[in-house]
Amino acid sequence: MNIGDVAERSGLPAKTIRYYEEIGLVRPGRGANGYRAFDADDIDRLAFLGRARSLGFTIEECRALMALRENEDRSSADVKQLAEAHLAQIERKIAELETMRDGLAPLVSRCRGDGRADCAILDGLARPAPRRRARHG
Amino acid sequence: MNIGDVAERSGLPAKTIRYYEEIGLVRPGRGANGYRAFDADDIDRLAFLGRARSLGFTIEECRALMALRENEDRSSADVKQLAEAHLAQIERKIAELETMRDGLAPLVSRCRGDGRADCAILDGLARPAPRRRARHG
DNA sequence: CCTTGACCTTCCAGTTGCCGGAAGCCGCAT
DNA sequence: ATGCGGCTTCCGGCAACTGGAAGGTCAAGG
Repeated sequence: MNIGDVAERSGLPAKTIRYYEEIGLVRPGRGANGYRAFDADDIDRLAFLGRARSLGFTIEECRALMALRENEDRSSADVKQLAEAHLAQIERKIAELETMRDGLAPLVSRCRGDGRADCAILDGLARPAPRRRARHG
Repeated sequence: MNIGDVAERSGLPAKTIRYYEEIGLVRPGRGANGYRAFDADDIDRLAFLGRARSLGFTIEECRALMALRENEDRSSADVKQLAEAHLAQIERKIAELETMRDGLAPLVSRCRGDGRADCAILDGLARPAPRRRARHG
């Protein structure tokens, strides 16, 4: 199967598939014309990669997951450890973004957003973020 | 003031400050010895940049914010529009990460994480993510 | 006066995960 | 023969820095 068909089936752009080959995540064969020839296993691997990537695993984590997947002697504990580490990473990122949101949102809501120059957002950025106190009832 | 002191005061690494100069976000003067010489305004700008970056604004957004900040004829509406767009971006990223988390977390909790090869995470990655149904009572 | 060490300078390369585009070959239809 | 779509490789670029090498500067100490 040629790369275009594989791209369509796996949902991954052809460019991405070539890149994955370049970094050794898949090893399709080659036809006499030099075209990549993907078999069912290759497609399977690409689908696996696509799902892992869509869950936010980095390329290197994907590589490790693939290795575990193809190792009969794996322990699910190893897989779980990897996934838990990634999950924790996701949680950290969410927290970081929520911190940003919670820092920015109040400035936005205090900005009048009219034709005047006076602006709560610029003011907020001009000085250190205020310590958050518990809100007065 | 030399870059080291500015770095300490602004909390930005010296490398970052040099980079910001390179891309035109700050324009410190130069001493006779070739060292960058930062004045109070420069430090002010760097602090502003640091806060904007810590709220997740991209460099180009920061550039726009700086321009607005230094333009007396600005409208706060323009600032607010920029900030609201960024806020929406943050919300989208949070949602994306939550989707990842919600996809991965159930796999992790179903994985036994013992010495055996059998693994719910690998199984989950091996097939399309199941459609989420409302949970049965 | 010379050295040492902490600064500072520039420049180059690498990071992550690709995407866009150029130049050129392959295969089929006209 | 010519055109078209698909395939190939290779190069460059994106964001926002970070690390490191090679070398100039400055103040202190012996």
